[in-house]
Amino acid sequence: MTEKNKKTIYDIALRAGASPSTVSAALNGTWKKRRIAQATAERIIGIANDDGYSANLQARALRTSRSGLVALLMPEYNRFFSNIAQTFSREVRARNQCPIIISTERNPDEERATVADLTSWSIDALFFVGSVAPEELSLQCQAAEIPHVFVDQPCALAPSVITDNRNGARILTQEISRSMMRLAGGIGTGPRDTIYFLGGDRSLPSTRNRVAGFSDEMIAQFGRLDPGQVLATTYDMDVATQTISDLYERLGGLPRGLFINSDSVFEGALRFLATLPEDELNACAFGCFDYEPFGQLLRFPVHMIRQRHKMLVQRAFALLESNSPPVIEQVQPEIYRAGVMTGQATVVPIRPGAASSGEITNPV
Amino acid sequence: MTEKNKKTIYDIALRAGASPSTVSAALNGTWKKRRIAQATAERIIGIANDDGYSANLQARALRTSRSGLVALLMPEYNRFFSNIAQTFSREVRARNQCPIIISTERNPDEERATVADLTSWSIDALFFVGSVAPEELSLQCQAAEIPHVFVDQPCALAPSVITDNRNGARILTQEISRSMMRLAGGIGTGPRDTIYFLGGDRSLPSTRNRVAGFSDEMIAQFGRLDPGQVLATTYDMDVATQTISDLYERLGGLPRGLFINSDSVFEGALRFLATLPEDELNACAFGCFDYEPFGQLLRFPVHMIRQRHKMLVQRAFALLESNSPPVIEQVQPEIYRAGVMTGQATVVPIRPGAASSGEITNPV
DNA sequence: ATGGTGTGCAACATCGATTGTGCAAACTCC
DNA sequence: GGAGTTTGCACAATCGATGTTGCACACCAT
Repeated sequence: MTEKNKKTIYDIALRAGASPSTVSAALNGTWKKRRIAQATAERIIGIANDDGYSANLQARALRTSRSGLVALLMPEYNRFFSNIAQTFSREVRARNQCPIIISTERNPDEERATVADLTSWSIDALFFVGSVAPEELSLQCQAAEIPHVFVDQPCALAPSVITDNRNGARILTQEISRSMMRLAGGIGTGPRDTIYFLGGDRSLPSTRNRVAGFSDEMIAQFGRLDPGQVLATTYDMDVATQTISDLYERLGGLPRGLFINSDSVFEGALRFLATLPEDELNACAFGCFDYEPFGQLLRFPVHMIRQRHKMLVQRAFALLESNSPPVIEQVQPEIYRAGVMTGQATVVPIRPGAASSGEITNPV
Repeated sequence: MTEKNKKTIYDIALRAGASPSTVSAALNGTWKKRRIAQATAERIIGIANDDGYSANLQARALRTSRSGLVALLMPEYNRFFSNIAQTFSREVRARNQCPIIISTERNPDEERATVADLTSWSIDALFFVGSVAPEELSLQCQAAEIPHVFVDQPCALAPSVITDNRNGARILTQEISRSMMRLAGGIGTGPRDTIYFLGGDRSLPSTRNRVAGFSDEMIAQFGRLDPGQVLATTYDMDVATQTISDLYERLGGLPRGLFINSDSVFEGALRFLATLPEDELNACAFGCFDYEPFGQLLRFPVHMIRQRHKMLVQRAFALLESNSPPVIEQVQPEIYRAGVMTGQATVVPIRPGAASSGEITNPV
């Protein structure tokens, strides 16, 4: 019991009266190929089991230069990324490998350093989620010959899976404008009689695409879009609070519709909104491009777009495993359509291009 | 450029006209101890740099039997655990090691298997958060001589850091009962004129302690506690919805106070609460033993207890690094006291034993 | 008996870094 | 100038598992 720990194949070999190589073959399953008698293999496996042997994975990885580690780099542990991480973990473990999840805090240097680190661990594959500097990272991986894939933030040099932000934004905008109709029974032409886009970062493709989708639909519905309606200035919660507060001042009240880009912005905006009287809130149609369960339970209805994290991750694995060339695959999000009265949501998956028909259609 | 990759110290040695051992010493910083001339060391480091050398960590780990990996096992990626993970990551990287975060889905077998896996990776230390079967895991780690520590769920056999659930619950209960007074201007003696405890799992110490704290304060305030007031039946969201719905039926309305144990239960309860008219909600004082930012922004005030994840993790590191014997260290949570009118919260740290004074006191 | 074909396993080199040991050359000191 | 010390580095063993090679033996057919 209190003997020195850490059995090795040599210990087992000794106890089994066999050679280390035989033990190795027996234990790693290659014994059939290596023409070890079944009896021998079973005997060795038995001994290993009751000796509590477990292989030294460093040694194995050193020898085989495959570590069985698969890593995921993400910016932070928010709801969306955490969901991604969860799904990722499951998928990796289903493949009998070990998931490693690292947050790099949106710091490009941290990202580079982490990739370098992981390279030294002969990581088997690498997932980048919401990465800050995709191209550079891809080159780094290519140099180290590490298969990799990008999720949520596309990369020109590697397979990528992203949400169809443009279409999602279009549909969310459509839904917001419908609610506006219902709430107002018609729409005037004042500066408040339109939808404002709040939050995001225009240097990121996802924000750009959402703005594009927003714009598409605004032009389709209202015939025009004043650039001043797009306040894609920040993902920061506190700044968002300020932005909407300023907007409120400027307009002399809430606009009739708000397109809120991400849950952090949502939270920031809510800090301000919570101070407003009920009837003002109920005169505005809200949409959030992110899913936040509590959003369904506020004192006013909020439509929400939810990215399909499971699908995103699964497609990413598919691309990785099929050794895909650099392509960008788009996944349609779901919309949580808020009942205006109940605050209860109806979940509706979205088909590609569905918005263009002017209708949200359920898939068959 | 397109040559075979993966430089080794042998390659560098060749190019530097030195021996591999000299290169090794130069690169890993031990060159001073090994009496390598500074000039030589610098020359080698220079060459390594522009050759893009990076050490094979498997080889190093195999030789030194220290991997530089520190792992965290947690049940799932919810808000609390994700925060823990975030803090953990930072702390580990601050120590120049590599954080590994794995979720085991509340499955004891998964936990055991994962620990076994990590053992094989010669992990340097192991953090268990909210583990299901602490004692068994501790024994496993002891056998493998892996330093380890428990967070949030205590273990009798290893150092543990947990939130002072009992005191937190006491204070939350106190806060709820205060709100009740304010809302009702006095409290009757009907079955609804009291606080109900909703959610949790009595097989877990945390729930037991929270129930104990709840009970302490109820007896202090009301003189008695009917066991039927404690519905610590589940952490499951859907079950929680059902439980509160049943309670509502049974009592013919909401009780005057609700102690909600965890955010998942909160979310479940809200699904039901969202269907109630405003005045019923405003006649009930809510408290949640978990922090959920959106909770501050509902149409009724909710007091919340927030565990100090940063402190929990930091104390855990402290215990680990001081090679602590099995002790259980308690960390006081914070309370987010909801303004009854505004829904805005006041954050108040809690001192140990503060509740017993009948007052919540700020630390000095 | 002889050669040919399988079968079952052991020997040994190897992955890349670390580290104890040894040994020249340079440098002291009397 | 010879003994002793220091400086600077190379050699070689080692961590534990893998996989190629090769050898001994058994079995079969001619």
